[in-house]
Order: sequence, then C-alpha cells, then structure tokens
Amino acid sequence: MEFSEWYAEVLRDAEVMDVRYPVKGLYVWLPYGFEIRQRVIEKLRKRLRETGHKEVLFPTLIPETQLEKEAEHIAGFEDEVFWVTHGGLKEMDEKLALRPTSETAIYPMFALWIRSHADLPLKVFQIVNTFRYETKHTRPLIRMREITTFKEAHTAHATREEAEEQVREAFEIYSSFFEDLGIPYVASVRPEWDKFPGAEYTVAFDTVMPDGRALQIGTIHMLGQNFSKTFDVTFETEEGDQEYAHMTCYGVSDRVVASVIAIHGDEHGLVLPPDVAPYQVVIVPILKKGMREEILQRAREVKEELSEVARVKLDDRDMSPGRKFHYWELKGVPLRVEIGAREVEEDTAVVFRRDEMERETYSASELPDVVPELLDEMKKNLRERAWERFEKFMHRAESLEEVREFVGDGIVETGWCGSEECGRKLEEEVEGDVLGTPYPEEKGPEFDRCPVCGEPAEHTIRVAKTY
RNA sequence: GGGGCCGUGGGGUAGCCUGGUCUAUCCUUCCGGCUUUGGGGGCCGGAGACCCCGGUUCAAAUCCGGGCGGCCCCA
Repeated sequence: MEFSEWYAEVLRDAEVMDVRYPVKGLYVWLPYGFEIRQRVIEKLRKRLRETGHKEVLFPTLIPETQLEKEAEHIAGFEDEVFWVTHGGLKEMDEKLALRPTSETAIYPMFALWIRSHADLPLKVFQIVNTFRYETKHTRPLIRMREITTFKEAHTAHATREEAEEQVREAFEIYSSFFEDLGIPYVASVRPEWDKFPGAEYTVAFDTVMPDGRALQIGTIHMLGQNFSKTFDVTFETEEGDQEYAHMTCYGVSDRVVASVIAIHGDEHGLVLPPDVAPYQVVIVPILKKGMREEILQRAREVKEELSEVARVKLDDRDMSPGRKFHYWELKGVPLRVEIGAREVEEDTAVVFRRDEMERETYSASELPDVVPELLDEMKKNLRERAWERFEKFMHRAESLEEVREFVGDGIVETGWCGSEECGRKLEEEVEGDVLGTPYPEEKGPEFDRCPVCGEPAEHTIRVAKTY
C-alpha cells in the first residue's frame, strides 16, 4: 500500500487525528493521539529541564514592526505569515502576526531581562503552536498550517564558545530524544542557501519515511550575534563593557510523532514504543459459557498485579475476542494478555507481542516480571529494526547518475567541492534537496570528486527527496 | 508557480453522461434486543447523506458559475 494512503488510514483508524476539520492544513488531535503526544512531549521536557532550561510561555501574536525587524529573518517567512488585521470590525493600527516561530517575540524580552554577565547563560523553552500559511500539499503532523507542538528553546550566552557549546548540548539532547523513541536519523549542517533565516548556520536532523523521502525532524541554529544586534540583547561584561549576547535556538515539532507512527508502524497499524503508548498492556478475556465470572475475575486480578509495573487496560467489552485483537493491534498496544478457560485452569497467561506478532505462554505468577522485560525488549527491538531499515536508505554515490539512481530511496551521500553553484546544480540535476554536510564532523574526505564539476571533493554532501 | 481529477449518511460507494417514482443503492459503522465469544460471529429492529452560495428549468444529487475542501502530476 502507498505510504500516504497507509498513513492517512492509520491516523484515522487508530484515532490519532481527525483530518476533517474544515480548514486546510488544520487538524484535530483525538484523545488517543493526544496521549501519545503528551508522552512524547514529556520526554523532551524532562531532558530540557535536566539541562537547565526553564519553561516559559510567550504570546501567540507578534506586532508587525517587531516581526519585521530582522530583514533576513522576515524575508524567509513573509510569504507564510498569517496576519490578524481587525479587532472586531475595526481595522487595527498595527497588524499582528500569528507567530511563524518565536524569535522576534522572545528576544525583545531577552533584551529587558539580560543586564549583566551574571544573567547569562539564559536558557528557556516553550511548547506552543505556530502558524505558517502553507500553500501546497499539507499533511497531518508533517506539513500543517498550525504546528501544534513546537518545542522551541532559546539561549543567550556571554561568549561565542559558550554558544557553540550550547549547540553541542542541543545536539546531545535531541540525539538521545530520538534514540529513546527509536527514530533513526542523520544530522547535517544545512547548506548556506537552506539555513534558518537570520542564523549563522543550521544543524538539522533528518529521518527517512517508509516511502524513501527524507523528513526534517529537528533543527539547531547558531544565531551568533545577528539577533542580539537586531533586538539589542546586550550585557555588561566583568570588565564593565557592553557586549552583544551570543545566541542559539533549536526546535522540534509534531513531526516527531509522525516519525514514530510512520517508522514503527506496519501493515496491521500502529506499533507504539512502550514509553509513549497510552496503554502498554491490554488484557483480553476470552469468555466461555459457565466460566464467565471466573475468567473475568482472573482478568481483573491480573490487571491489578500488572498495574504495578505497566499501564494496563482490561477490555471487557461485549465483543468477540478476534475483533478486540484487531482493534488493539491497530492501536499499537505493545503487549496483549489473553486469559481464557485454559489459562485459568492452568494458572497461565498468553502474552502477545505487537512488534513481532508472536504469542508465548507464561505462568501467571511470573507475569509481573515478564511484562517489564518484554516492554524493554520491545523498545530495543523497535529501535534496532528501525535503524536497520534506515541503513538501507543510506546510499553512497560517486557520479550524478548514481545520485539520481538512489535519490528517491532515502539519503544519498556524495562528494562536494563546496561551492553553492555546484550544490544548487546538484539539486537541479537529480531533482532532490541538499540536506547538507555531516554533523558533528566529517570522517575526512570520503569521496574523491564533486560529481557536478569534477573538482576534488572537500566535503561529503547529502541529498534526498524531502517532505 | 503550472496542469488535471474529485466532493452523496461516521467511513467506503451506486446513481450524474441522457434533469422527473431518488420516498437516493450496496457494504461498513453506530444504537437497541436476543444469541454468541480461543483471530474481524449470527438473527431481528432502528439511526444516519446529495459540501456551500447563486444561476438555468415546470422540475437539479444530476446542467452552468463562483466559493470552500480533498487528491494527483509537473516545475
């Protein structure tokens, strides 16, 4: 089945999102999807807090003059800004933008907050919705006009070195976050022509969707002193001089959830990593005339016991077992415990693993030990499986022909002389996008030549069809 | 940016070309009841739709225009 068709069906049938909201590019989070989202958010929130980031919440609206202060920045976004122009029936004196991103909302406040070197470093984050007037193919969680879960961090530092160090910390935070969710990725320094508007450079994380197209799932921007100069973010040094702060910002969006769904899912539906699954275990009683109460009672006991070690749901709806099996498989619940007459009599339970679609019988008493082990194993298995598939999506190419051959099937690495001209020509020739050069560092010259101009390669460059 | 296709109950559809018994088909879903329960069970009963605005016409799901929404292809 086509990936996009599969994706749409899974979002609907597993009740992640309702796409029927009558505005292009806006969608509704359903309770089940919302819980997954919450758990993903918490994973990142925890990491950010542990590394000294304080959570804040800025307004959604940004005054026009403020948004347009940084010329390069606004040039990168002006085509896609939603404007609020009226208060009731009256046109407003100054238009207000629905934030496409929050730099211009936050940094003027940084300017007020930061007085001296003692106020630095300043590290904040917020989890908010942002708006972009996308003109083409919107897709739930992948390209939306309202990004609902933008987890953005902003930092200010006294020195360039500290800001560089912050970029590395952000890289570590996101790497471990994606690792934790079993999402494979590569990190690349985006080419000059595709960096964040107003940044000195951008590091981006990309994964690959099952259809072979790359998806950007996180970005880190070294802002240098660009924004601090625009918004007058200055501090007094120990020596008593006024200096501009060195800043960074980084963010991940709803696309993380899209990746979890797309990368782990299979032909039966969602396959959720245990950490983010609303239910980790579902108990399906298999009732039999004459033993109904006994079996149900047993199921309740097992639920009690397992609730100590996992999030458990007992499905006692009046439905055939087969139907329930399909229902919970579609929803990606990691483990299913089946309890019927045989299990009651033998004091056992059948445990079904969603990732491998396999059953095994355990004695009832060992369940509380087995379940956490299986959940853990499943988490590892999902990660390994995903990385294996990802490796198959990584290609190496020496010539333009070879790049072209692989470009729809994941990420292609080739040589690059380093010129923008060749980079752009490469994109044109192979009908792909340049993702950039490897980050944190290149392993050395991996390719002899730039396939465009034939000059010696200075870098490894990555190309892919992208979302 | 350019081009094409499409919009009928919650989901998927027939009907549209050739306007009229359309009181709108079938599957699924949902609700109630009985019976079932080891991989999407059966029977009975019930609920639920022509995207919006305008036009043509005696008459519009059907024809025309616009809007909104969705999908696909190319740059």
